[in-house]
Amino acid sequence: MLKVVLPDGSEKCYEKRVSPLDVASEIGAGLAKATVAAVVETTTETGETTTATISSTDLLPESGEVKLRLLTKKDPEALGILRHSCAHVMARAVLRLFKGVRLAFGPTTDNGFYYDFWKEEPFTEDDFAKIEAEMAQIIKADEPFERIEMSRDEAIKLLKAAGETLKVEHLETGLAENETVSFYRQGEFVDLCRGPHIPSPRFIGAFKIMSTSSAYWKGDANNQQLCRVYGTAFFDKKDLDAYLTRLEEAKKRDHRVLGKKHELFMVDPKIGSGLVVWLPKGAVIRKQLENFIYEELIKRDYQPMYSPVICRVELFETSGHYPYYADSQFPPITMDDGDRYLLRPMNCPLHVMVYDSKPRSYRELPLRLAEFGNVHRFEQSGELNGLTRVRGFTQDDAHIFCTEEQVESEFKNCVDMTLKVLKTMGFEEYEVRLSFRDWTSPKYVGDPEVWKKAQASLERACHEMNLPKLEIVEGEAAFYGPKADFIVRDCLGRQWQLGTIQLDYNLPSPQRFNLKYVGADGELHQPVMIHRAPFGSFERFTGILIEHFAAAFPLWLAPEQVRVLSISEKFENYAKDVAAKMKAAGLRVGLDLSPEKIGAKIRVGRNDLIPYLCVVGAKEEESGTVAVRGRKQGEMGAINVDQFIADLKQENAERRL
RNA sequence: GCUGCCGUAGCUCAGUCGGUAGAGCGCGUCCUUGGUAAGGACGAGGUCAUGAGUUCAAAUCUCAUCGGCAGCUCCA
Repeated sequence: MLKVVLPDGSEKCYEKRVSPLDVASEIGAGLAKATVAAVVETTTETGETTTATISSTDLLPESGEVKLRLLTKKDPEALGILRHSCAHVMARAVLRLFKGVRLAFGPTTDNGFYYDFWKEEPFTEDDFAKIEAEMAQIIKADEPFERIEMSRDEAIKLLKAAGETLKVEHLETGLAENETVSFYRQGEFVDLCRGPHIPSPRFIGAFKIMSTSSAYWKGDANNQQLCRVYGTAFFDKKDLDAYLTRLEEAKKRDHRVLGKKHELFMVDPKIGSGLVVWLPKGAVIRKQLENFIYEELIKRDYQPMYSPVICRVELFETSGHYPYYADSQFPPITMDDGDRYLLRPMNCPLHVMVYDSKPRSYRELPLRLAEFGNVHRFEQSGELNGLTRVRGFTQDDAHIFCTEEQVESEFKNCVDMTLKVLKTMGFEEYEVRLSFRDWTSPKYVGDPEVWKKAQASLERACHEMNLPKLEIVEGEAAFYGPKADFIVRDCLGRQWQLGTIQLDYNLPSPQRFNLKYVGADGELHQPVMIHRAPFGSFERFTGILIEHFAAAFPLWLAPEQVRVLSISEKFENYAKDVAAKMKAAGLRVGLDLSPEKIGAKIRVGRNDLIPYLCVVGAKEEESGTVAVRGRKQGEMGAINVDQFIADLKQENAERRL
């Protein structure tokens, strides 16, 4: 006998085997019709609970007790199930339309799903309509999804007969012999699949093939290339429309588009791919960011330093960065006498040299060396992307040399600084990823015991500081130490790492730079090194910032903070006087004396996203005022010039958003 | 780096069947001197990414190269 406990606490008992759909039917025909899938929580005899999402037609256990939650389209998990089923529908359509196609995998993604196929010729956009039409037929026919279980060996036999060589390989290499696997059948289409699925395609209210691309089998660049088709699906047509509208809107925020439109930066192949030129307006933004960070550095007892962007290769041989990363570095320059120089891909060895330039005492620690360090890396051509992935960039870098006991407080200070940065910019959507060691891999350096302690203290610090969306990823640590990354998304939903804090047990080690300090005990000890950059790089950070603000920068960052617009030529002198006064007060002011009507000047000023426009004519000249129009506030009426300047200075100094 | 798509004026884009190039915005000059999202007239501006090939003729068709975009892979 099976006891089913529902979320409201009510219980139902069954003698024969039932599915969630049977339970739903008993509650009501409406619920049965709306049930997409079910979440089942079972408790084993040892007291462990396991939660599984299953199809509504899958059978529940024969006996025992389960907690059952029926999913309808209102539940957040339901959409993923729908999309996974839609991926099957798409794969079925593709198999019907194209000969010689073999199936790989078809999972869901954040915004939809994809399916990878092996296919002789890649898909073209012309194929999209055909596939969509076939999918519509399949959805209309509304045949149920049906689960089939069998042993691994049976499954392999079946898949071999069907010619699904990729799936066979997956089973043969990835699964133990005695395991049971499941298939889902829908009409003539049978696919190896864990499930769950919607009962039948009728739930798919709207779907669309979005794009096509290539992908590697099992994500390995050494493997064969597959043809991937991306699509998305929703329960309701209006959700799809809203999603497509949102995508259109997001494209308008693209920093590459806005950067060009507002003349913030340029990248030109004649200069070199991935090599950014900051145009005057973009340079203003960068300078404000530098000033902001510099203030923070000084507050937090960092010591600024400068070092060359090119230095002897040997330095990077000592650090281990060369030749290990040679394929992503600009190759060394060899001089006539044989000396080789490398454009630096990292700042740390230079900072290490400063640390090591004299004997250090524990009394000097923590030593915090900061530099806006310009580095160059030869990124793969396919990776280059506006400001977010480039070949030359400047990190807001610093290296902290400290004792093991100081690591936790230093780490916290770095987190605090990064949070200050995010808060000042108004970033609310970000994730924190703690990357830890994979204990099975031999690639790491440093004492495992020290790692364990460090990882624990990092995690503790993160919890104490209430970091949101904290994610711990085992095996993602750099080979030299655990790290914490602050990750945000761009307008297209792609994730980018901005701030980073990394512990380093490698560079100070005897195999590398062999760093020491004299402890209170008079003995020599090895310091711990922390790399940290709250922005990451000015380039990437600015790129994300452009999208974050959609180029409508707050006053303190705006390249042109205020613009004076004259009503007509008669007021040119007054306009110039007002502008001069503002400039003298340290504001970045523009002047529009063009022979246009005021409406046109306002329009241009609005389109240029100037925070404040000041209209001046006869009334203003008489009263010593400006007629202000704020980007956010709209018309603000006449304001005394000195008062307005004081207000702006205040807003600027506060870095108000 | 891989796969696919793309490359026409400063920008956004049109250009049919192969017949030597267009619009809007921007820019310049002049007229207009005006009160909160576009006043008017005239004008300049292109080696159609580059190089080969096919053709009487190439922006258009073919190939190669370079670059861009999307995804994959990578990211000290």
